[in-house]
Amino acid sequence: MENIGVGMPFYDLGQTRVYPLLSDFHDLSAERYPVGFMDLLGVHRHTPTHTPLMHFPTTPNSSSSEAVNGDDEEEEDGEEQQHKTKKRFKFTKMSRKQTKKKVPKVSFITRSEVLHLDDGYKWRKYGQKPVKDSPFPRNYYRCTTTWCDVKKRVERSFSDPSSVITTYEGQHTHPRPLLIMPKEGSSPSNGSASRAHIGLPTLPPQLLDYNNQQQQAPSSFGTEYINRQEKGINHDDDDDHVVKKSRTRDLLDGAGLLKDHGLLQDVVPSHIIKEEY
DNA sequence: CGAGTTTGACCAGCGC
DNA sequence: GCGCTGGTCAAACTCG
Repeated sequence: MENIGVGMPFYDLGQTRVYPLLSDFHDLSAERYPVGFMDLLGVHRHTPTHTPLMHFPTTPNSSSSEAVNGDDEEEEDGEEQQHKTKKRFKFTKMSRKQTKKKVPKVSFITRSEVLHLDDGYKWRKYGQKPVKDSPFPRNYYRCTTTWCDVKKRVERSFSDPSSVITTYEGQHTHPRPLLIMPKEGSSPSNGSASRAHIGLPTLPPQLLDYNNQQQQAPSSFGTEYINRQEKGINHDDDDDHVVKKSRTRDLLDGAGLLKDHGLLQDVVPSHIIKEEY
């Protein structure tokens, strides 16, 4: 499913390459999602094909069989168990509702050795699931900040094990935790953007260069959307139009959006555009 | 000892 | 309606 297609633009970060992932934009999210980074890349949203429907041998009955077969273990703490279950159920229901609602999602592929990229936020792993037909499991992370409900899925691409597929879900409601921490010689300048900058230790200069170029001398794929917009392509009124519109706004708002809420800002934050080095 | 990870179990949604 | 799958929870465990 990962379309690291031919001619697909990517950021060459040395060991890490960041590709936009075309296949994981969900309809509901597409409307709202501030895709500054994607837009800069000139990547178009596609309807989701979602993860490949494959069959992974461990899934079917590893967990469920025990539960279904019972194995007489439910007898032990019947009440306690029930209580737990109830509690969990309630909680689950609520959280599910929340997550199923309008949660902006964005996915991209990163060519990287490491699975979990350092994006400046603190993540806590809360789950891991085997991916069908893939030897690599999918990991689920959640922002450790208590009031922040941003989630992140990370999985290694089966077709290209050197690629990591990262999916962000939600928006951070807080500044980067690492901002607080003084970074290698970087003087804490005053602007918020520059603070964000501090929080991104792994950001490669290529990205900065690229974005500078985007702002100064637009390149082919980066400006494609602008071109489309100027050509009035987004004046239809189908659903896609909504997406286009929001994208337009995103792009026009550009740094503004990224400044505060961008999802991919988590990885490629606003300071890229602001070139604060 | 607190924070983070692992892992088995569970539920909801979706496709058949 | 049923089974499969993805996503999440939370107890147990590990690590610093």
